Amino acid sequence: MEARIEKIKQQLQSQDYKLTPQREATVRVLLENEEDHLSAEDVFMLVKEIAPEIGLATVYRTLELLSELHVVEKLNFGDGVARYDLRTDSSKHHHHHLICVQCGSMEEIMEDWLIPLEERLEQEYGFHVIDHRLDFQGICRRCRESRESDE
Amino acid sequence: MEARIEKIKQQLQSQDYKLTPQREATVRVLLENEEDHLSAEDVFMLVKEIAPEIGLATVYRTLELLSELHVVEKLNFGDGVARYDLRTDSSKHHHHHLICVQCGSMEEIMEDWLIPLEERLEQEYGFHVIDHRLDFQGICRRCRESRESDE
DNA sequence: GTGTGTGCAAAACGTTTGCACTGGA
DNA sequence: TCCAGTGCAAACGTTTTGCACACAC
Repeated sequence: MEARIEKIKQQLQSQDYKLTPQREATVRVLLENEEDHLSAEDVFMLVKEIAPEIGLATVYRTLELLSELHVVEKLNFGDGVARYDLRTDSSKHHHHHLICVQCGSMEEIMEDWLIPLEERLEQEYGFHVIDHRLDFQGICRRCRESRESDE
Repeated sequence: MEARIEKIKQQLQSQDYKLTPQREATVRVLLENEEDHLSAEDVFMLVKEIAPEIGLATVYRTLELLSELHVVEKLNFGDGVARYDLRTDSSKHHHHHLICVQCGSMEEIMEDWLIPLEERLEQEYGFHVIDHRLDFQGICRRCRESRESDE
């Protein structure tokens, strides 16, 4: 935990940004909730517990900054709020999401299934892939087991 | 064109909705700009040229309605606005997007590369896929040919 | 002191809603 | 006379911005 904060501190400093107490509190919240996809509001409420004097704008500014530095990834699941994920150190953070349209749950698949596709894109389309997003909308196992369909 | 409007009219009527002049104007704009991914505001401005008295709320309501009827698909590319695409009659409209982070252009790939993955999801994860979204961010061919990299 | 970073409040943004009105069955 | 559909304006929730202040170097 401390080591990871230290690392992020260095990432900031390498671009002449400081790890202020507010930024550190924000990062800690992200670290403590790595499993979730927190919205800015979520982060704000959690940060308030650690550092009650922080302002919402600061949280937004911090998340934006961390996003630019590729410390977090800004996600958009089409529900009207941006969500923020810490980028895992390892690999290129290419995972996929299963979004249940019934219960709203979200599951992650950590495998990257798209590498062959990306190679095809480079060759057939001349498109150099930096990142991708693959989300599936559907019905999760739990919901399937307790309903008859309507879509 | 007229045939396609007629078809949409029937889709509406089958659910007891009417193809009002405003709705028709909206549909015409969508048909005439099938290649683009128009935002509600885009649609509004284009509809105004045909039917200047229309209100933005009506456009939103129409797009929402068409979306519910699966006449259009509501897309989200994470740029803060919803975009709307006519669903092509054929197939399940499973295509993918190449979004250039340099020039903002967007190209569509009409092939569906994910069918094998969806089968895996059903079997390994018990997740029933209704729809998916696959977007690649990167540098398009045109931009690549006229720059040195920085990302 | 000069700077970056901050809190607050106000603004901006896309979108939705309330409401009175209209126009066709 | 209904009642779905509409235009307008106001409300909404998220995000951004302006500005004066704080605090580190």
